[in-house]
Amino acid sequence: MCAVRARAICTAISPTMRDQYGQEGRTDTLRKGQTLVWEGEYLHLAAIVVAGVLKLSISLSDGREQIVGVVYPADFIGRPFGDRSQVSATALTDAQVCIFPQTAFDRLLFEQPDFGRRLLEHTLEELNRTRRGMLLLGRKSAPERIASFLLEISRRLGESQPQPQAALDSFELPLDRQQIADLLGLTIETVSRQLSAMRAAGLIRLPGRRTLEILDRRQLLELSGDHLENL
Amino acid sequence: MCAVRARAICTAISPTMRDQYGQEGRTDTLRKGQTLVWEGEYLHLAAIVVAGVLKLSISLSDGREQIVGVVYPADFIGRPFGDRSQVSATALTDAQVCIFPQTAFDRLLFEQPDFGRRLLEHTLEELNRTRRGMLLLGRKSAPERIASFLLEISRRLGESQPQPQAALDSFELPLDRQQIADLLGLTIETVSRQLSAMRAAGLIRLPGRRTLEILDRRQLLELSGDHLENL
DNA sequence: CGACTAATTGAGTCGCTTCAATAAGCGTGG
DNA sequence: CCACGCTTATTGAAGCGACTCAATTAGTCG
Repeated sequence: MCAVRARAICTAISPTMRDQYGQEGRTDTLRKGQTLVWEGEYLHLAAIVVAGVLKLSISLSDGREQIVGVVYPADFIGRPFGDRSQVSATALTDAQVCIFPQTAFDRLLFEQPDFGRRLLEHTLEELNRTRRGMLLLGRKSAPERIASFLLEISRRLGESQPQPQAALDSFELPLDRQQIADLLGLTIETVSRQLSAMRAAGLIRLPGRRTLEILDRRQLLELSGDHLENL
Repeated sequence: MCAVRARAICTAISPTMRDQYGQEGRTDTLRKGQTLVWEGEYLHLAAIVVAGVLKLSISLSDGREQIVGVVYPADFIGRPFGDRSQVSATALTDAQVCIFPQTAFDRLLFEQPDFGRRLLEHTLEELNRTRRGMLLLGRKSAPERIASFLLEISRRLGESQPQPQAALDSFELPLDRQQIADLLGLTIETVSRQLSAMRAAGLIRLPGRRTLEILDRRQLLELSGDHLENL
């Protein structure tokens, strides 16, 4: 039995169908840094993340990279009507994904109306997150970006726990400094300086490279620049 | 007979249904600057743009604004499962929109499977555009942003003509300089300087405030920083 | 413990912004 | 139809936030 089934998009598939399609899927292990889907390539699979965290990224012709999404357990990767993928999907940590061939995926969309609705709902949420990403990148200062990032990741890490819970105050960062920079449209040095400044201000602790603890969530929220009523 | 029906999402509705639902819709005229949907308010309508151009925007607590999408004729505004809207939708030009109550819209989703698929397809395209927006805002320089913007708008204006056609070389900008700045994450002065530089370089002409002519599309493409094989 | 990689910190530069002044469109009314 | 006045855009000069380049420190893993 799959660890994320209760929360993943699979809940929209009838039990009978699920067993039937279960045959076509396989569970795959990804090592940190491994790329599941390449930007520009024809998509021939769809996947549900069982464990670990992945990034979705786009690059420019000279290699600059922007992370356009972070994918957590129970989240979904891929799209129907298998076109060229506009993004790469790469494991930020070792990960387990449940992979289906594109054909099975497209078929599901026609045979299970609930599946389409669930997928639409998921896509609309991802669209909202991406739009907030545009706001962050277009209009927020470096401190605001870091504050927003910490709040977002603490919430999503909490949600994607085996037992979903509220935003975590202490957690391991699945991204290194370069990846945080690629997500926030900054450089590695600016990320580092801002984190140090927040530590100095008593907003966070940094017990290790990848470990982070939020000490003053309220002040992070104010620092983020967002309308407070949104959270 | 509606001017954009042949291209809009309505094509996914059976003729019988279309007439039935047609009763519930109304055509509305928006003046330039008028807001159809407010950020944070509960959504009670869905709309198809018949004529004119709208912006989708999000703001920060101190009023800074980011445009996260531009909506052209035959495009769609709204979402099912009517939640709070995360964006405002405001007319950039005088516009005509075909408006449906949220209830009729949600019903369509259950009664017409093709409608759901079409909506999903539309949402996936919007997601791709928004992700490219993140790339632009996070990693492109001011000249690259302007070049990308000019190419994008010329293509979308062409597509949304009554008779859809290739990218236009000469067109009216539906956005003023401030709105271009809010879309590209720049200031009005930077937008103006970059446009002047491009005019000086012979890439474009600017016969009037709002009129723009592309003289060297190929060079704009190279300036945009994107992978050339993408367009 | 030692070596390698990742992160931090510092100094200087640059691109975009800010603030301020000028110019150009464009609609209006004489 | 042109002149006027208002709005929008352009241009200039100075400032600053984030970047670049370089050196140092701190984790982490064998």
